[in-house]
Amino acid sequence: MPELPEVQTITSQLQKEIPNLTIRDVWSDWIKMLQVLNHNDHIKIKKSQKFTKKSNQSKKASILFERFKNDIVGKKIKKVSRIGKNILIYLSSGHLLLVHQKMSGHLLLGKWKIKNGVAVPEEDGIMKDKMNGYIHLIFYLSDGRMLALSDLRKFAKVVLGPEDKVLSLSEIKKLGPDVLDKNFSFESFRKIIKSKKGKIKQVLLDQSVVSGVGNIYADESLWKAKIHPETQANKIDDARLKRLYNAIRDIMKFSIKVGGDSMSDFRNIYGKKGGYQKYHKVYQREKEACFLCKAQIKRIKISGRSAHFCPSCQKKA
DNA sequence: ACTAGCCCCTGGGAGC
DNA sequence: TGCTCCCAGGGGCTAG
Repeated sequence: MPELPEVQTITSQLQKEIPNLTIRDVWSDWIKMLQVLNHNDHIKIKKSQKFTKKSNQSKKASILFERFKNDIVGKKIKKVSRIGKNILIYLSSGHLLLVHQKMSGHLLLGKWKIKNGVAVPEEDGIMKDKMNGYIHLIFYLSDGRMLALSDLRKFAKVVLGPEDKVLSLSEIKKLGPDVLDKNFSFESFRKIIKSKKGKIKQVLLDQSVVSGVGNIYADESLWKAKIHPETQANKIDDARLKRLYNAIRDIMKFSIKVGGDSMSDFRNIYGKKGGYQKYHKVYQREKEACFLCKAQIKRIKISGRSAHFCPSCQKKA
């Protein structure tokens, strides 16, 4: 699942490939993922377009898609950046396209054609990877290539609107500091974590506390820092906190270097896997031996999410 | 102002 | 072999 390193990988690659290209057309077979914010409307539009009633679905869907298309076709891509786990594609005329890949979504650059309502890759090779075959949105670019979103679980979200409207969405505004931001000091990390009473694992996953950390990197960082995932956040002493701060940042920087984590669905924009899954110490290693002490890695549930840890190295303190 | 729990999805694994 | 059931998992939303 895309967390900060995976989103950063995609962002950097896109920034290299797509600026200055113009979006010529759009195709989608899963309009539910789209949101359009209008210059005149308030943000609440979003709610009425959730298609809770089936009878209204197709009509609303086509209106929404027309608006989406109308607002994006002809726009030129200016730059690509990242906020938290969101990809921001800045367009001409002050428009902004936001993509949150959620669990299984990933953007791909390539060529597809539509056959019987389904997007089929025009080239073999990497596009044969099954995980790249769930295309639900395509942007046709002016150089003949296409930017597509593959998303097995259909959880991804795409928002289009004026820059200020998109950036003032509550889920963007409430994001905590980015864990890789160069201005994000240990002191600010310490202050934030010390103010939280919840279990540290849960606190790290909360994007309004700090942004970028997801399940894999939370587990891996806590192992490296030797902190039990159920430790109450405000009770972690400074020495441990410092280890945690360094662990998160070191692990994420390293993961970016190896192209992100493809344990599950993640692929880069060329459809290729990253390498970080080879370095997991605890994530998805239940019942295997801890690399440090040989104890069996345990898996527990913390607020509905699985947490992997070494019961011997990571004691509650 | 909290937080626990539901919901969105689908491939894959377990059980029969 | 094939069917059914259940589950993961980010994060918004709602009910308590």
